[in-house]
Amino acid sequence: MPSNFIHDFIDEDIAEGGQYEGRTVHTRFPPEPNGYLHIGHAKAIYIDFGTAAKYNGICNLRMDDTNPAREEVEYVEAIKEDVNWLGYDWGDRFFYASDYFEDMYQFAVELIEKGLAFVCELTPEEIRETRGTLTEPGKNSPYRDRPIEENLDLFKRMRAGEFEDGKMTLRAKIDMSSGNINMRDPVIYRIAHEHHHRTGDDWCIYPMYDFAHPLEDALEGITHSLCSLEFEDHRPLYDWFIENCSVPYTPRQIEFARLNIDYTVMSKRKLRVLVEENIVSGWDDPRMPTISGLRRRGYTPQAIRNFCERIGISKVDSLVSYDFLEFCLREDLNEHALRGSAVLDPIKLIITNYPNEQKESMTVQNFPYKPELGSHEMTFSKEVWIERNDYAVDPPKKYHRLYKGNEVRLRGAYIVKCTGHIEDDDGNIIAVTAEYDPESRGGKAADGRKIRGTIHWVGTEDAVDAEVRVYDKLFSVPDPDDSDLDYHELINPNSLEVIENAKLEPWLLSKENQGNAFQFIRQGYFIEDSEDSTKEKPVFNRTVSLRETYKPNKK
RNA sequence: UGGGAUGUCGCCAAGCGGUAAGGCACGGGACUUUGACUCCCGCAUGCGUAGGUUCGAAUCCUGCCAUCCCAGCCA
Repeated sequence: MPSNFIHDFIDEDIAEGGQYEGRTVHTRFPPEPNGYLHIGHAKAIYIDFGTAAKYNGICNLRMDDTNPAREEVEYVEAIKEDVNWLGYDWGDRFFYASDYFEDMYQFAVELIEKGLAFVCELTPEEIRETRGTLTEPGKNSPYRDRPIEENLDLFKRMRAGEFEDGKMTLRAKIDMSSGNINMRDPVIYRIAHEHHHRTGDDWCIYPMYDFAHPLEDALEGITHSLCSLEFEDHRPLYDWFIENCSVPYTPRQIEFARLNIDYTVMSKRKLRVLVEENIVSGWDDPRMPTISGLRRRGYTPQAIRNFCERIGISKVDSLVSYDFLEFCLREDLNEHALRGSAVLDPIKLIITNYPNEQKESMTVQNFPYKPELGSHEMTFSKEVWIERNDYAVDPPKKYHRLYKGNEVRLRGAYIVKCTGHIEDDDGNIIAVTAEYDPESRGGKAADGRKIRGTIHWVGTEDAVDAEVRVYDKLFSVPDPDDSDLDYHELINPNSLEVIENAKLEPWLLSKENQGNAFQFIRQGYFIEDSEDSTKEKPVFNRTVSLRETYKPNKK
């Protein structure tokens, strides 16, 4: 992991004389189990776990479940699966914020006893009104100077369930005139008669994030609590709680910029809308930036980790281009995906001088520059499927494919010379015709002549029909978050193209290839869909296309 | 008109007073039984801006400008 400003801080902290000299670097990834993880979380996970690993330290996985109104067990399992899939291991350190509810309650009591917290009976509206504004200070709550004994009694009764939701809160007594609004006597406990996914009905008061988080960190012995920029002005409050509660450790919060990628959104709220309005098929729709969506799309953990490493870590608000993610993906897939053939927009190529009933088995490499990965057979005969756009009646300049009179190589088979095409009564092209060179078996000309174009094909004798889903960006604008237009107007209507009758060579569906990522030669990387594909009707997702530098209109 | 941050190539991002790394994208070329991959070459007299300090400034100082975050009993 390359160095960055966070590591500079850590270096100082663990150096001789530093505040954590001799301590093991200990971080944590603390998601709230109220939605699925997305690639923005992947960056955080990479930073939290990666940093710990770099310093031979450890990283905890902790569910920040302090708000029962919106958290569910369903998400807990999904989060664990995603972190695991990304390749990170939390060992035996899987925790819940709710593990510490009793401790937190005791720390709250401590604050009350020190005269640093009070039970406030202001309504939510009144709290808002007395908080002041960005430019004006707030006003003290009339309950601010309640005697300690009374606070203690009331807080105990809050816990006992004597009061309705919203009737009272416990507030820290700090400074209503602070320029930092977070310091204006923040609420640290609210009453919520809600069933919690783990503690059930044990509690009807729940701690707020600002109070809970530093305590969770301290209780777990976290040294470096890494979070995103919006918590920067919560840090004084974080430190205030650490200082005023008798916690066993003193963690340090350091903030970094969260990840943004163009043509997509990264907030759970907005992603949820896509799911709820059926704009996508679910949280794991292959167009979603969720970890589960990327996984289903065919992204690899390695590609995502490489991406996270290369975008770097800083405090600058940035918008990383989607191209860069795709570059990292192609880079990894290029090294690992076996090569096979599929024709997405099929048209027949008839080899007129090839014997009518003849069939030949052609050997093709599974991975051209890694012969150790073996080879497989393809069935060649008089008629083969080729890509419709590999034939042109009126070819553009520098077109190295089939057009009347041009020679092209059928990859791994023969060199053929195009003789034209066949039309139906309406003038539609229904087949392309060619003559093959019997001396070129395997694709090599006996006389050594150079063949510029090589195209892929699939045998008509054994082709398997399949559905192929071709994806494009979910949004049509680079920065959906920055647009004034309605969310729905920003959706790319062509983000999914379904090809019903693609032709696949049978090897792609063989048993030993189950679940493999493939490169369909000359097209891109594909993977069988984990949800919808069946033996009767295979479905493949295009993970990402191959880089394309051919520009037919050039020159 | 408050508080907290950030501004280095189209996009990320090094740089920490000694004269602008790297990656992506882009352009050109070589190679090629994937127009892929790979390999070469090119791509900031300039570091938000205006001054100042210094032999020397992206780095230090001052002013200004721009952008982001904060007024949940959310995290």
